[in-house]
Amino acid sequence: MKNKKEIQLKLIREILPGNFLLNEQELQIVAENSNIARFKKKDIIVRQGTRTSHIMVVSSGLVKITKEGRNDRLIILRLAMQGEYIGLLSVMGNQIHQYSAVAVEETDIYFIDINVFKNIILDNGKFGLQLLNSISKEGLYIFDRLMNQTHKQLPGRIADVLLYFSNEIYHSCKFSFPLTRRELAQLAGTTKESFIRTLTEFRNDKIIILNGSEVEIMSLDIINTLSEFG
Amino acid sequence: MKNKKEIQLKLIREILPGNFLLNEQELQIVAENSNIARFKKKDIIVRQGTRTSHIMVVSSGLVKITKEGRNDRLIILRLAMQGEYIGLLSVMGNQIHQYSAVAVEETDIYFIDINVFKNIILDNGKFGLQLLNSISKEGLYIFDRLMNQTHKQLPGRIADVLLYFSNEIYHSCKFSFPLTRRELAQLAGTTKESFIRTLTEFRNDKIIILNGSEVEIMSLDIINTLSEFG
DNA sequence: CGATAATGATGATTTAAATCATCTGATAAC
DNA sequence: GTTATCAGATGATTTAAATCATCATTATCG
Repeated sequence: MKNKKEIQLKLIREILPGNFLLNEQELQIVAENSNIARFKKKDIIVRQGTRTSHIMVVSSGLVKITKEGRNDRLIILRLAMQGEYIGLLSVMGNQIHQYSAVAVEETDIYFIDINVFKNIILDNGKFGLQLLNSISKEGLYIFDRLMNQTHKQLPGRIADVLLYFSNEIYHSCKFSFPLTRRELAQLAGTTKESFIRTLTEFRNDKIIILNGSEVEIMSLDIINTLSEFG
Repeated sequence: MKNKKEIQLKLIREILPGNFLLNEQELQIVAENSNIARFKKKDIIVRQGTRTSHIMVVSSGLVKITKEGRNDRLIILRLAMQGEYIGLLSVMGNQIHQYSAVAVEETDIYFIDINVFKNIILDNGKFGLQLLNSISKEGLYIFDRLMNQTHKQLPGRIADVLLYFSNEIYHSCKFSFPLTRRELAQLAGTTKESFIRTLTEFRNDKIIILNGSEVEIMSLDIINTLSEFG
């Protein structure tokens, strides 16, 4: 078991956001009160509406953060990658998960007891400030995405999805969608059909090269313009 | 000047969220590093895109929190009343105001230097935790509102606006809109014309009594249902 | 005080995108 | 291995809501 703890400690040093603000003792406490779980593709990590008891950090893999609205509409808020918190807003807010998290590929999740976390914040103000910053940024980010979804029209929203993958996930103009068309549509806040149609138009207009899941953005200028004036 | 400070100290004791977690010395520090400003109706309190340097709390009056999208679209995110923070997400996030605040009626705003606030958090973990909670709730709240705007259709969104005023602002089924139709539409994420039309339908269907700015919700059941299944 | 602008209200028209329907090919289940 | 289910792709149809247009009525300002 000592070995397991060592591994966790190492992981915390590598992936926990703000870990540089924690001293050796605090890192130990976190390691002792946390555990890792592996999720297979499509496994539900947390479900909207359940009580929060742990802070979660993506250790490896890819996770989609989803929210169910009424009449079984579902939207994907964002994807979370290595080193990102999941559900921080909910944990610190009203203790009920406001969204679900589902593994897109095989994923390791780090669970840290929320009270351990809170105790550290009580003593370590710098860490608290850092967390305030993280939470605020997460809030502003989701906020921005939803704003865009409400007030941009389709081509702009699809452009946003393309930019999201190329800028924030893969850092390349050429990549492979990790999601199905249906999921991509949920990320863009539209329907599968409309998403496919618009993507096909982009291809016909030579803005992108599209082959199944493989995409390459050919004219970043046009995509940016669409996103800007969507 | 001593008198002025006394007044501010009194105000802080009365309206600063989480003030019960601050000791006498901390309250003094806040009072010394803050000031009050009065804004007339329609005055801009902060403008989106400017740098943040102060935490703001509504001391009295009513404030609309707005966000400008592209092609001069504007949406009203929420109203802020006495004792509510303004722009907390922005201050703790990226230091640039992500939305504007405008006085709806004559309003007093309490400005507290952000560094004073941060210093208090460094020493007073409980206050930091409380702030984490406030920020998270603000994030979740805006989040929920935008989600509804994206995925409810018009009658549901108008019902939401009615419920917003009756439940959260006036705590009564009978009230007077403090905003123009145009602003109400911006709060519902629609156009002035569509808002008026839907409201007229509600009146024709005897769901509400409407007379200029005066409204009374006659069938809370129907309004709730519309909001639920919008 | 009169002129100009902003608000509230409706009707007519347009449009973006959802929905419905169908079909192919791929993947999973029995 | 055959059937059933899901993903991708397009075309046709519908619809909700924006836009455009008009006209009182009420504020606002020089």
